[in-house]
Amino acid sequence: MQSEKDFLENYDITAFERPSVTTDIVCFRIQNSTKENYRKNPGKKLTILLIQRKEHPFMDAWALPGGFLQPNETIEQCAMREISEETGITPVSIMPVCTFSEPGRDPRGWIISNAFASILGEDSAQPVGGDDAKDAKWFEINFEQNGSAECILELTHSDITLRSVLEETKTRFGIAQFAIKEGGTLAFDHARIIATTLSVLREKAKHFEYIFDFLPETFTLNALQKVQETIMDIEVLPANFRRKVAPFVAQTDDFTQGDGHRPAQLYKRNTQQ
Amino acid sequence: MQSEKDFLENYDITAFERPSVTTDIVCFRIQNSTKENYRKNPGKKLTILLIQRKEHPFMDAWALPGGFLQPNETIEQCAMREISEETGITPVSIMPVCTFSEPGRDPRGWIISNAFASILGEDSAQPVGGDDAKDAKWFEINFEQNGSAECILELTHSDITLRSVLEETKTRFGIAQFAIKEGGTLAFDHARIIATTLSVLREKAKHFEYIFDFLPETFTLNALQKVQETIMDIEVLPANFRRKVAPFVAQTDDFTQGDGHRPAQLYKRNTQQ
DNA sequence: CAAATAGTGTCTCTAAGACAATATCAC
DNA sequence: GTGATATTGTCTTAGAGACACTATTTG
Repeated sequence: MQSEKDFLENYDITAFERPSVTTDIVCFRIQNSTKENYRKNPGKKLTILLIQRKEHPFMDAWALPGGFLQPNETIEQCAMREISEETGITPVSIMPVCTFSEPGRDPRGWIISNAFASILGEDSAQPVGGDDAKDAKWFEINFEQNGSAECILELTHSDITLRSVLEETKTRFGIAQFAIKEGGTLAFDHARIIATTLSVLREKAKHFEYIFDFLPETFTLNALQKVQETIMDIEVLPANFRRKVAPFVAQTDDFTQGDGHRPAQLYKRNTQQ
Repeated sequence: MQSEKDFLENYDITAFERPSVTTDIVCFRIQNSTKENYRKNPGKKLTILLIQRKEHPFMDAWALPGGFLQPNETIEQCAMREISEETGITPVSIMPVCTFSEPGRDPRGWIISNAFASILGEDSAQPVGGDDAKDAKWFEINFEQNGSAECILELTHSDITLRSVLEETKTRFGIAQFAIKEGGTLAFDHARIIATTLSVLREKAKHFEYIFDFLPETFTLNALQKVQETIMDIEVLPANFRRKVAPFVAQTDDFTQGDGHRPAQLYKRNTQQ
């Protein structure tokens, strides 16, 4: 009878076929648009970070940053490493979304991908291409989930527009699933990954705990409100928002200045409650 | 310049190191305990399905059913196949939970695991050992999350008791993370996987959509209430429960019989709303 | 002063929780 | 009838949404 020690010493892990494992990171950021006039607050847009691929397959196409899992790292560490290598950016936090494992999703072979949503603060640096990336840019998101049937994901950066038509097939356990009807020009199945991740983020953004990471240490309540509104594509009344968010924030003694209107008190995240 | 076609024809996926990928399935079921007296409804217990390992490593230890991902299947299909091969049971539905990828979590080498919660109906068959499993049994769950610090996971089947001490390290994005302080006798890091999965299930069980799968086609409102109460370890008043669940269920014309008390109307899931 | 945002107070409506009361069966 | 669950109704309270109003700054 073989002992466990013997078994492990003779165990050949390469005897079975193994997939390659990647992470793909959907990196979100809230961006200010230019001020319309001196006293109006700037509008906010939800953007995601795409890289332009330097190598085959999908050479020159736009894609999510990501790459292969290496030994001695967790998938979270892999996601952080890849985004930093490919774009020079370090996210405040990353959130696991789900795993995409459909056979045939990658033309290179058997590759399964773990999707992460990562969230960047307002003060994050500009992305630069690097490693496998020829270029890296923020794309403005336009995505309307009409509950069922088909929906359109449009990503825009100045004159570049990436457009995919998706079908929301089902929502299992709070995670919306999409099928790609017209691929558009995004690499791999990344249109699907973006749609699923965005719908998960919209669900999470209901809870304030998950949206502080988009902002700097201190922020105005209006800024916090705009983050939630931008992600979820809704509008709420300031009075009601303040009431709801009150338990999650704490006042500081500082105020904004020079805005052409009444100064706003700066708040910070309330770590109690 | 190499074309994409050439690139793919010459691509060697084995040039990089690859992990093995498994699924582990935390299979939940609500079990009736014996009636105390002829007119009282039976109590309900939340149980999970464990198998006794036939092979090294952790030979003879109790473990979650699961196994290696094969080419040409998704991780969801893998989870369904493994639980059926190892226990002869086919779940009503499975829910992805998260991926465990800490280096060193498996003594056989680089193996990452995708955890699933699967949910069994009341009418499910008895499990049998098969394949890699010497035996398969339902274990009653005792797990109190006290929010922070350490908590104890106790799994019992008649005279077998598996006890692990865990520490709830953090809750990121609604998923509680645990570290194993005293492993107990569960194989691998399965105590962690069970704790995380259970805490996710408890969160999901707030929403009625996710708990119907524990029940047969038609059910009494009391049975539905007990499912939610058993999973979440809470108690609510029947009157309030009925009001809350009303939009999600539809009456049938049938009633229960022979219970020693007033018959209860049978309901079915309301697919609208 | 005008335009814009900051911030407060209050009304209404809905949903949740507590509790009381009635209905109906098997023994 | 008794003991159990089934089912309905109502009171109270907490929170969400709508809206009106005041405060404060810069050009």
